[in-house]
Parts: sequence; C-alpha cells; structure tokens
Amino acid sequence: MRVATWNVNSVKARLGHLCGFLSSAAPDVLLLQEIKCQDADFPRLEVEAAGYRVEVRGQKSYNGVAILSRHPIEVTADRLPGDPSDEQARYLEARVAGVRVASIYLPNGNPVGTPKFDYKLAWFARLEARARELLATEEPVVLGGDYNVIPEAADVYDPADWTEDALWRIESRRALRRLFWLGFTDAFRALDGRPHQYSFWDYQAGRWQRNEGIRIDHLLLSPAAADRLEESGIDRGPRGLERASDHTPVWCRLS
DNA sequence: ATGGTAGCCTTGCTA
Repeated sequence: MRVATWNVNSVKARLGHLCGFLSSAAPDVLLLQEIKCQDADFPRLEVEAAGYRVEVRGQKSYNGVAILSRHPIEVTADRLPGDPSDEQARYLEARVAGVRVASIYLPNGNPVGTPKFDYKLAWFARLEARARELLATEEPVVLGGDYNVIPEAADVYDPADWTEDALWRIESRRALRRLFWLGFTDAFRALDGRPHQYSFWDYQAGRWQRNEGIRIDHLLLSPAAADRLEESGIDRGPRGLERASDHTPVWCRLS
C-alpha cells in the first residue's frame, strides 16, 4: 500500500496538478493539507473520476485537510481531540484497508512569542495524546502531513536563516522528537540517509531555483506500520510545474 | 538590502 502526503496550498488552484499526481503516482491513499475550501467546494467529481474516494474536513479560506483513497474510507475522527473550542480544520483520521491514517496540518506557529506559537505547542501536545491512544490499538498507524517542523540541521539549507522561526525552534523540534520517542518512525529518514532532501521551498527569493528548501512534510509510522515499510521518497516533480504548490508530495510504500 | 510570492476573496491575513 502506497501512502502519500501533500500540502497543495489550495485544492482548487491545484486541481490540475492533483489529478496529474493521482494518475502518474497512483497512491492508494493521499493525505492532503491546506485545501483552503469548505467541504461543499472540494472538487469531488474530478477526484472521484480519477478513481478515488474522498473525505474532507474543510474550512473557508484557510487550513482544511482531506483523505483520498482507492479503497473504502472509514472516518474515525474529523478533529483532533482535546480542545472542543478549536475550530481550525487541521486533522482528519480514518481507517483504510486495515491501516489507520491521519492527515495532519500542524499550526505554523509564527511569530514566536505570540499566541500562535502557544497554539502550535498546545496542538502538538494534543497530537501526542492522540498518538498514544492510536499506539494502544496496535493497529498500523500512519500520521502524515505538514508538521511545520524541521527535524534536524540536515533538513534545511541553512539553519542560521531559521534561528528564530517557529519551524526550527527547539520547542517545536522537541515536540516532534517526543513522537519519535513514543515509537514512531520517520518513513523518509528511515530509508534515505542523504542530507538536504526537501519537501518545501518558499515562493520567495528564488528558493526553488536555488534548491534552498526545508523538509517539514513527514510520514510517521507506528511500529506495526514501520515493520511493513519497504520504500519511501519525495516526488519533486509537482514542485517544478507552473503555478506549483510550495510543497511537494512525500510518499512511502508498506507491504 | 527586513526584500521577495502565492491564495484567499481582502484591501489584510496567513504562510
């Protein structure tokens, strides 16, 4: 089973790229983030015509996540537990072909020192609590999405540019590490030892042309899923297209 | 050199 994650930065603006990726990469499951539309505005017919079922947790203008799958989708959560007042559409979880998957759009958290950074860390704590619950099920679990965290110096072109950024702050990296200490595996890092393999390049300052990116989109595998990990990769193709998302898909294959 | 781009559907916010 192949699982991919992609922050598309508006599913309506990226519909052509999305359909191209579905037909060329043909993942069994695609986890989308930043669809930037309400449920009713998701281009469902086009995606269904490509052979995929669709579950959406949308929101007007910002955020929004979805799960696309060639197999039936049984939604198990359409929001991250732990804060009923949180209205932001950043979490959708489902069971697909015996694997628990989640599409995660973790808060960016900038600027540091504002409520936005506090929200990021609080959201991370809720995710950790949910991850513990999912581990207890002993089902294979794939927590995929835009984590908005650069795990290590090898995942950024120059850490000095990111010193005060919420994506690199030690509090954010520690929060991600806590998921690793729980037993989750970074699917890409587990199989690819090369440094400086990125999943995001800013639109500004020619970052793509200069290959000055960061790796912030991750597939975290529970032990039962990691036991089945056979292959992983980052597909840079979509980032090089005209009017591309600033992120590109990350994928893995489980036996 | 505090710039630069993109999408929302606003005239600013978020990233």
